[in-house]
Amino acid sequence: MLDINLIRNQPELVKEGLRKRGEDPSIVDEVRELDAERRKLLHQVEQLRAERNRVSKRIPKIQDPQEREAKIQAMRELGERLKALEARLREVEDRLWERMAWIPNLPAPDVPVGEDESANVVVKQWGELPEFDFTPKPHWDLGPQIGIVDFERGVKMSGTRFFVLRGWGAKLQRALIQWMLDLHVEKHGYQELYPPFMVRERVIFASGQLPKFRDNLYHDAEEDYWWVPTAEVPLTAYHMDEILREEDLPLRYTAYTPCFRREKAAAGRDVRGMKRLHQFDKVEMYAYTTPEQSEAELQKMLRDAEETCQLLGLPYRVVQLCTGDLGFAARKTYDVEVWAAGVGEWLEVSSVSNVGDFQARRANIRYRPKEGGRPRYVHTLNGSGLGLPRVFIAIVENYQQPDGSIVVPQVLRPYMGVDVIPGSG
RNA sequence: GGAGGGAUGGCCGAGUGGACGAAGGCGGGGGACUUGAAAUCCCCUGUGGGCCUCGGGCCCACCGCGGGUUCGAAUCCCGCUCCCUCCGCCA
Repeated sequence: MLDINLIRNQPELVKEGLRKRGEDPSIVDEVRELDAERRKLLHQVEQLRAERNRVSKRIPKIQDPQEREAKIQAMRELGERLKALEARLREVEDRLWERMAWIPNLPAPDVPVGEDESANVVVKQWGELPEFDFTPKPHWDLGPQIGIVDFERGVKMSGTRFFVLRGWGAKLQRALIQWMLDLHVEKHGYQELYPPFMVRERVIFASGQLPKFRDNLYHDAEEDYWWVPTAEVPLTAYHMDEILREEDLPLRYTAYTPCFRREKAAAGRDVRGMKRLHQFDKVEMYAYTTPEQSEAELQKMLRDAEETCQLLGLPYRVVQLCTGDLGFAARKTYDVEVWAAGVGEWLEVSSVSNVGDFQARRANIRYRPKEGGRPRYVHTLNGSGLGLPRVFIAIVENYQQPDGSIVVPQVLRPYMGVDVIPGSG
């Protein structure tokens, strides 16, 4: 949610931000009109209330019964007028907040301007692309061949975009989750949380998934439960409606959750293999900071994501998203993409974003400054650390050998118990 | 699924129609005392919004949420949500 004061006082700035994103800026005028209407009504309502309060306080002290009755009668009439005005005020306010909820965050000033992903900027590349003296197989061939992935039975049970991991495949995924969590906790300073995977609608709204991305979410038809599309959702809501202490910031959390997405917007895309699934696993990093800390925290979180790739020996590049490609809540985002030799593509395994106070407003998360004074909204940041299926793909494809066996990256060996995943069954 | 209890400020906890934005305590800030600290004592300390003759004053809202009754609601009524306890059921 944007600050209504910003929209009121600097509409051109807000419009410019929306234009850079490729959004229609006319919503700004719409909101400003509603806001003006709301303030006008609010003023009238408050004046009537003030009068009612003033007179009502005096009524019990009036001795003369006639005068008393006259005042009561007058207040009765005032009450009627007030009620009508209040109803109109409520209506305008509802419309105002409904509209506000659809406005995305504004891009940070240093985000490259561009229409879509073609304007994203590769800011860094790390590692050598692996070379093969044979043709490396894509995971959708190699996985079933050596019996670590079973797409057919996944589809049998649940349809397209579902899969089954078997044996070493299942263990590789489990090892990755465990190792990543340990890394973030022991080396990067995050605290591990295990949150609910189903949350209330209010929580989904707080992180900015609703109202705009309703189509991408699974939810219970009978009860108010929504399946999390990312751990970012429960990690945002963890401190919902709280006032934190500045001394405790930054607060860093990491969590493993499955993620559930309907992928309606990507219908028909990436249907082969495990690049895009209705259910996938992810380890997430999350931070709450002061406004002053958030840019440095963004850089730290990006380094943490990068280091995760480095330790796995996966070549990657860092892409800064342009204004047109930013997510709804983000003001600045870096994607980390690893090279997958079998499919011959860079695959996004992490997206690290500074959200500013956008989610904090929705979730009502503030902190009390050290020197005292009024609470301020925190800044929040989120980043994948990392998304599992694509890391799985890159490992399987980059570390494959001619006989179909897969060399296990050093850091995972203690978790796997073997150095090589055998090339048969 | 059944029965009951509850939701008040950063936290705990009083308050059953007007003097309650709300006692008391804790926490926080300032001061006195002290060589320093502790203890003790004194003072201050909710959030959001609006107005003004703006380092001060005034107004409005907020006691889970939404309605209602009333001149007037934290307090009465209705609906909802959430939390807790016990029983049952399932593990």
